[in-house]
Amino acid sequence: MKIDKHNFFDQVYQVVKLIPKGRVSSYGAIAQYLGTKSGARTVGYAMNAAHSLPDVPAHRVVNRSGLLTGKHHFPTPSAMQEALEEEGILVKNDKIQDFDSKFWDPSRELT
DNA sequence: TGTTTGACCGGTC
DNA sequence: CGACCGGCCAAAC
Repeated sequence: MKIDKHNFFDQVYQVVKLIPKGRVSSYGAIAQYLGTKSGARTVGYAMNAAHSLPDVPAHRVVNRSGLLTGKHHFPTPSAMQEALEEEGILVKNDKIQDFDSKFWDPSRELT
């Protein structure tokens, strides 16, 4: 199967899969990296279909506030928080602590 | 083809 | 940091 599709969805998947362990990114950052900085909502929509791929760490993708907005879309609401804590990320009240420190910007790291 | 939806963002108070 | 408002993009119906 071809991973390099020109679809917006796969574009998001590839970036998400590039997120280092112990780091998190935001929908807007990915959207901006893809070119559509204002299309953050579209990224979230694409992530809704992320279940199509097994290696898409959706738990590493949160909103700009570092809030686990997508936790409800996981098999279990606690799966996302546990996954983040499993990678060394502190999560309090569905919110990532030291988000600015854990934040990983594809357009800044990947250049 | 037009409308609706959605795991959002930025600026401002 | 918290809350409110307007806007922008792509897929699904």
